[in-house]
Amino acid sequence: MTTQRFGFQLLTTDGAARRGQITTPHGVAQTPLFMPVATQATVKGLTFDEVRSLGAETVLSNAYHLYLRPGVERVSDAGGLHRFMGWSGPILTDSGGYQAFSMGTLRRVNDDGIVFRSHIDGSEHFFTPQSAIINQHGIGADIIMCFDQCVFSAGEPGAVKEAMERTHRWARVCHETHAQSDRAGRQALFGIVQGGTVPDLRQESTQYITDIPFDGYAIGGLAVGETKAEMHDVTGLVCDGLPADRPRYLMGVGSPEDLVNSVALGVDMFDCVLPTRVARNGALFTPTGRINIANRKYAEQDVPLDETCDCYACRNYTAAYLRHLFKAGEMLGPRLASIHNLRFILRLMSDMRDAIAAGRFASFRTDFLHTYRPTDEARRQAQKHRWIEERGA
RNA sequence: GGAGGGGUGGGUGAGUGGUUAAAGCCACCAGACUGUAAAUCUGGCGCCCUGACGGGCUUCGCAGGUUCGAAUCCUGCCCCCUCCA
Repeated sequence: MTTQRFGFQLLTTDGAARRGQITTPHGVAQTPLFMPVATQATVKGLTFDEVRSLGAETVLSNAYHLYLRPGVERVSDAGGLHRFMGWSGPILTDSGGYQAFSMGTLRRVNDDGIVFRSHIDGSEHFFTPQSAIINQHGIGADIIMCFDQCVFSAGEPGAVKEAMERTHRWARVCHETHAQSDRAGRQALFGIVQGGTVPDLRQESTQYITDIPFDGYAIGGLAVGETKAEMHDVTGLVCDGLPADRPRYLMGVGSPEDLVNSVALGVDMFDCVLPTRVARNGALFTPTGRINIANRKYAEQDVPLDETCDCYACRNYTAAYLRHLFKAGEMLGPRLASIHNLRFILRLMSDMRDAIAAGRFASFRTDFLHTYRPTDEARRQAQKHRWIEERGA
């Protein structure tokens, strides 16, 4: 194990797209990168050997969930999260701020922090910006996140502003707490920009957060209900205001089309449960779009789902077999699907890195978006957006 | 031979005079899922017309009957199950 400090190196740019690498005490990772999500210290259904072999260099875990179970002290006593879960590469932990959004009725927010009622046993827990940082110190990830308040991005402007301002105050506390600890050199701390879909707020937030010398900057509060167009616009706006010499992390994104579009705007890091969650429910990514493997039409397809895919599932099994596993409720189905989807995403990231390095990212993006068909829902939204734009113009 | 119970939509199984094209579950057919309270959730599922609202037609073993109206009541028939001989 090295004693390497955190660092980010921008290698090349191609338009707004960036090719770089992050350096951490647990190794180097190439950007743009995608972090598979291991919320409860596991990428659901997979071993970390598998995760690594799929091309993942960094994974994300969640301080809130680990705090509840098995407990920060337990992880710490076990030698830190790397040892506990058996992943020797870089790890990023989310602070638990997102859970304030996703846990709906189980939490109460005030200016000092967030009161959570455990979804496991109903017990109450108070998270503050200080405690969120200290918890993440105990867990020991290479990159830790500020405690922020995520809200429905296109929600009430008043609520969005309030959450943003709270996030700003908390960001200062997080930074101070971290800077004063002995962890500052070993763990990187990222700040998080909020502000919903309101351009003024996003600009204000970008300004505020980048005034604090974080190791990297994240865009939070997106992909939580707003339209794709809004998400894209906000990402671009924020990226324009972020310093070039720090990594940029778009939290919780995303789908193949979102990844390609966001890299085009200058994002370096992503994480998303989508590939694995959707996989467990039978949705698989292919170069021509997302499909539901349980559909009748795959029953007799005795060929791999994606001939161009080098994943274990596509090299060894047919689409008809995958469908069978899902129809039969066999756990190998979700496992193979997770392997496939993660490989698809990680290969996409790798392809994007190559394209940027070769200075042909724009055409790569055009080609990809031309052949990749997102979900019906996403297409409907895109069509509506185009229609509104044409009318407005 | 005697006594009792039962036959409902692809399966299971409610319903015992109208609000029932008929609950629920399963199967089947689709859709969704973006810092994981998710191997979850939603919709459809007799036939025909409709984008939808809605409308029409045919259904509860078979055949008759009672009734304004029946899966539900009556009669006959067919079949199945349990117990006794």
